[in-house]
Amino acid sequence: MTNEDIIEKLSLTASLMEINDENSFKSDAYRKAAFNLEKVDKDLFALPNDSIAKLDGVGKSIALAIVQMKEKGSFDELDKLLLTTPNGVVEMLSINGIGPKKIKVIWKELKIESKRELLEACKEGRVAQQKGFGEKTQKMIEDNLLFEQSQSGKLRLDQALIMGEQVKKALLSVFDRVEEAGQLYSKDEVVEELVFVVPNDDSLMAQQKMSQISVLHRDVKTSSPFVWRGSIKDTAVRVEVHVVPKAKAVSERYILSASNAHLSEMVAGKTVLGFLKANSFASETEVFEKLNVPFIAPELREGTGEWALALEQNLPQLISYQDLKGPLHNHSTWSDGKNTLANMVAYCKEQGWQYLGISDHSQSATYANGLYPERVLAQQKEIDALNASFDDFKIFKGIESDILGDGSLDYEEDILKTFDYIVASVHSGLSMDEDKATNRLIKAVENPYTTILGHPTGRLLLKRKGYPVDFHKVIDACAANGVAIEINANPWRLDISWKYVKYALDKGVKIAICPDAHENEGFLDMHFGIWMARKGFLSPENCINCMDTTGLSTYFERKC
DNA sequence: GCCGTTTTCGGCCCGACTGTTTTCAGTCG
Repeated sequence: MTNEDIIEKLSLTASLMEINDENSFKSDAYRKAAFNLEKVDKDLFALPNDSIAKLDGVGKSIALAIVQMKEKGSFDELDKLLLTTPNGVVEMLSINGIGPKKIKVIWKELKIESKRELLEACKEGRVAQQKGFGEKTQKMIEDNLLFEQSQSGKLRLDQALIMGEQVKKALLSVFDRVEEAGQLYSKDEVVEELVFVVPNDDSLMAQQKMSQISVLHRDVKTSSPFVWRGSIKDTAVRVEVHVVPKAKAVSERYILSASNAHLSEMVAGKTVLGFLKANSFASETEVFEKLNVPFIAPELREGTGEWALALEQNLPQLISYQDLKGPLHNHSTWSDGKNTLANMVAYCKEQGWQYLGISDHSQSATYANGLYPERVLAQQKEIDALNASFDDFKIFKGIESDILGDGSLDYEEDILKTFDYIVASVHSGLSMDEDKATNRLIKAVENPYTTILGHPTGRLLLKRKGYPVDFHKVIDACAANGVAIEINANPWRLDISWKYVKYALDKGVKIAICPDAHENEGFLDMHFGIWMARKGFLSPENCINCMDTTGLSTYFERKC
C-alpha cells in the first residue's frame, strides 16, 4: 500500500460518511486528513505508530485507521461503510459533476443502486424531477455516464505500459520471444487494447500454451487459430496476441502498430502495406534500408507527412529524453507540491539537468495554496539565496498563472514583471463553448507577460473531455506573440495533443515539454511528453527546455 | 474527528462556478 492508496481510502471514507448522513464535521476531518497527507513525502507505513498521530489533521482515530491499513489493508470504519453501501452506489463517486450529496438522493430517494439504473433513470427523465436536480444536471449525468461507458477498458499510456509489462511477463513464461505491438509500440496517448506479437511457427502449439496463462481470459467468439483475443482476467482490458511465423514477425508487428494512413502511402510503386506483406525482414532497420529511406520511428508512423519527409531525406532529428536540459512547469511546497525547492534542485541535479523552472500556482488557485503577491516575493527571495549558492545550476522564477474568466492573468503588472517566465493555464470555469474558450486563451496568449501556454484544453484522459478549442486560431496567436506551447507530460493530460504539434512547428511556435510535477518522481513523466513530442515531429532545437541555461535565459529575456 | 485553547468544549470551512433556486447548495480544482 502506498501513501496514495491510504489517502484514497480516507477520501472514500469521507464521501461514504456524507452519503450515509454521518456528522459533516467528521467526514470533513477525514477529507482534511487526506488533503494534508498529500503533502507528506515520507512513506506513512515506515513511520512509527506514535508519530502518525502527530501529523497535521491526523488524530487518534485516523492514526488508528492508518495503523489498521498497515496491518490488514483496510480499517473498521471504512469496512462498516462499505458493508452498508451497495457497490454500485460507491462506484457513482467516479461520475464527474455529482458528489456525495447528490448520490445520496439518487440512492435513497430514487432507490437507484447502480450506474446502469442511473443511466436508465436519466433517459426516462426521473432524475430531473428530484429536488436539487434539473434538466441540465440530468443531461450532464447522462453525458458523463455515456462518456465513461465509451472509455471502458481503455487505458492511459502510463497504465498501459505497466499492464503491458505484466502481460508480456506472463507470455514470456510460456514463449521465448514476445514483442509489444499496436498502440503500446506506437505510444498512443490512450491504449484501447494490449497487442503482442509472438513469433512462432507452430500456431496450434502456441494456442495450447496460451491456455496455460491464468491471468488471461480468452474470448472464444473473437479468437482464431492465429489470433488470441481476450482480456486480463476480471477486467475490461482487452488483449490481443498474434502468433505469426518467425519470418513474418517484423512485418506483422509493423503492420499492427502503424496507422492505416501510414500503411496506405505509396512507396517504391506499391503501398507500404503491400511492400511489408510481400517481403521478409530481419529487423525494422532492414525495412527502411530496402526502401533506401531514413528510419521512421514507431511513434511517427501515423500518416501525417512522415513518408514525404523521409523520401525527401528531410525527416527532422526527433527529440529524445537525453536532449532535455531541465523541467519548467513544476510545483513546490510553496503551493501544492510535496517537495521543497532545495529538495527539487537536488533531484534535478541528480538527473544531470542544468536548471529547474519553478511555477507554483497563482493567487486565484486558493485550493492549491496559490501565491499572493507577498508570498511570490518571499519565494523569489528564497530562490535568489539558493541561486547564489550554486555555481552550475539555476532556478528560473516562474508562476503558473491562472487564466481568469476574461482571459487576463492573475496578478497586476508590478508582480508579473518579477518573473523570468509565466506559464498561463485555465483551471476554473471549464465548461465553455469553443468561441469563449478560444478567445479566453488568445487573450492570455496576447498578454506580453505570457511565456508558455499551459495544458490548453484542460482535458483529463478517459475522465474529462476538456473544453473545445479552435487550435489553429490559438496556435496562430502563439506564433504572432512569441508564446511557446506546453506539451503537459502528465499522462492524465498529454495536452496539447501531439496532433497539433506539427501545425505549431510549421507556424514557428516553440514547444515546452513540461512534467507539471507535484513531487520529484513526477519529473519522470517527461518521458511521456517526449513520446508525444516525437509523434508531432519535434526536434530538440524547437523545444525550449532543450536550451542550455544561457540560451533559455536569453529566450526568456526576449519576452520581458 | 481534529484542533487549540478563551484547555476537556466549541468551532471547524477557500472561493468560483453552475444549476437550481428565489437566496443557496453542491461540486471542483
